[in-house]
Amino acid sequence: MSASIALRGDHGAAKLWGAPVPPLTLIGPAGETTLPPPALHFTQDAEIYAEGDEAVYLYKVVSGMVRTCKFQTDGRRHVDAFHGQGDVFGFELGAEHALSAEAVTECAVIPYRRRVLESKAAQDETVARQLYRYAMQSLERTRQHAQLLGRASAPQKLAVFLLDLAGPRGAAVDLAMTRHDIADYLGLTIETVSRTLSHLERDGVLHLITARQIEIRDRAALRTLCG
Amino acid sequence: MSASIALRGDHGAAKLWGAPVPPLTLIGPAGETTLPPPALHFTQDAEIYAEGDEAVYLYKVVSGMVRTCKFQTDGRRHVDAFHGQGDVFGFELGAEHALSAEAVTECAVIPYRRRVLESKAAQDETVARQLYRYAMQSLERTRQHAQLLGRASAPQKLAVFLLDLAGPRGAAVDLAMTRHDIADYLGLTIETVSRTLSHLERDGVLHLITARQIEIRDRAALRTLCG
DNA sequence: CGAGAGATTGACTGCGGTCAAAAAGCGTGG
DNA sequence: CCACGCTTTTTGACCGCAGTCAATCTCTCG
Repeated sequence: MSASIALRGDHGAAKLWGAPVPPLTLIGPAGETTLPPPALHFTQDAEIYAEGDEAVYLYKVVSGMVRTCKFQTDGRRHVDAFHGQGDVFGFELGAEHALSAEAVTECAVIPYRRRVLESKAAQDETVARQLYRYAMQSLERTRQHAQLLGRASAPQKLAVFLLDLAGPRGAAVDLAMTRHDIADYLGLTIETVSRTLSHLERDGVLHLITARQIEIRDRAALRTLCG
Repeated sequence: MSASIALRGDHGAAKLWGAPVPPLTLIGPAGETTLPPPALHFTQDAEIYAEGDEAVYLYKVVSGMVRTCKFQTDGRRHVDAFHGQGDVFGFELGAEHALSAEAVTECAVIPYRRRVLESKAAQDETVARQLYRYAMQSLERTRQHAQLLGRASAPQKLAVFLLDLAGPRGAAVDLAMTRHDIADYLGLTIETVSRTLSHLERDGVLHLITARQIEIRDRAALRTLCG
C-alpha cells in the first residue's frame, strides 16, 4: 500500500489561475486518517510566518485566503500571491522565508514539516512527484504574475485578475481582499484600482454590487482586454 | 557509491542573482565521466525550444547566455529570465513549454531528459534534492523579478539589473544582451533603458565604454537606488 | 447614531511610452 | 583600407496613463 493519503482540505481540483490542473494531494503521516485534521486557524490579518523566519513548514490552505508578501525598505508592499483552498505555499530556496504570509480572511491551513515531507519523498516516489508538482504550480503562477506586472495596463491587470478569481464560468466574484491588497498585487495604487473598476462599470463590463462583490456583465469584453 | 556525478560545465558556484548559493550538480548517466560532454551548441538568437513544444528536457548552461521568454498576442515580448553558466532552465508545470528559450549569445547547454532525471531522483535522494533545489532557484529568481517589475522605477530596475549582472565585486559589466532584451526583461522600452543609462552616466554613476560594456563608477549610488 | 476604516472621485503632476530623426557600430565587399 | 548598408543605440519633442495629494462618500461595527 502506498503511503499516500489524500490531504484533508483538498476538495476539488487544485486551481492554477487561468490554467486548471488535475487535483493533487500531499502526504499526511501514515495512519493519520482517523485523527482530526491538524489544521491551524488564523484570524484576519494574522501573521502565519514572517520574512526571515526559519522555513520549517509548507502549508496547504483548507479554507479562507492567504497572501504571501514582502515589505520593501521604502515602506511599500509587494504581494507575491494569493493562496486559496487547495493551494500550497511556503516554498523557499533558503532556510529562511524570503516572504511573509498573512491571513487575508479568517483561514485554516495545514502545516507540513519540510523535513518530514522530504524524507517521505525519498521513500515514496508519488510523494516526491506531488511535492515537485506543487512547486511547479508556484513557479508557473509566479511567472504569469511577473508577465502581468511587466507588460499590462491597469485595465488589463484588473481584467486578468477578475477572470482568474471568477474562474471559467462564474459571473459573480467575491473579493476576499481589500483594494490595498489588490493594488499591491497588481503593482498599482488603490486609487487606480478603484478608478479602473468604476470605469469598467461605466462601460457596462462590470457591476459593483458592493466594494467586495463584483458581477461580471460582459465576460467577452474582459477577455478582449486580457489580449 | 552514489550515482551523483558533477555535471560538466558546473564551474564555480551556481549564482542566484543577488544571492550566492552553494554549488550544485546535476546527474549525468553513470560512467559517463569518460565520455565527452553531450552539450548542444546554439548560435546567437537560435531557438532552443519554442512555446508549446513538448517539455522533454531540462537544460544546464555550460557557456554563453540563454533567455526564456513569451510572445504576447499584441506582438510584445516578455523576457522571463536570463540564464548564464551553471543555471538550469526548462522547468514546467505541464507537459509543454509555456515559454520559449533562445540563445542570447552563442552558447552550449547540456540537455537532461526529465524522465531520466525523475527516475534517478526516485532512486537517489541526493539527485532529488538537487533537482528540487534548482527548481527553487528558478522560483526565487522569478519572485524577485516579479517584485522588481511591480514596484520599481526605471532607474531602480536598471540599478538592480546591473548589480545582479556585475556580481558583488565586479566593476565592469559585459552585457551579453541588447537593449531590446533588457527592456523586455525590465518591462520598459529600449528608449527608456537607453535614456536611463545615459542619465546614470551624466550623474557619474556609470561609464558607458561601449553600448555593451559598462563600468560601474559609483556602486554605492547604485545600491542606494535599489532601496 | 457616531467613529473610523475603507473606498471613491477629482485635480494636478510626472514618469515613461510613442513617434521621429540622428548617430554610432559593424560586417561585407569593392 | 575605405565605402556602403544595415542594425542597434542614442537623443529629442510630445503625450497619456497612472501616481500623488486631497476631499468626500460609504460601510461596518461598537
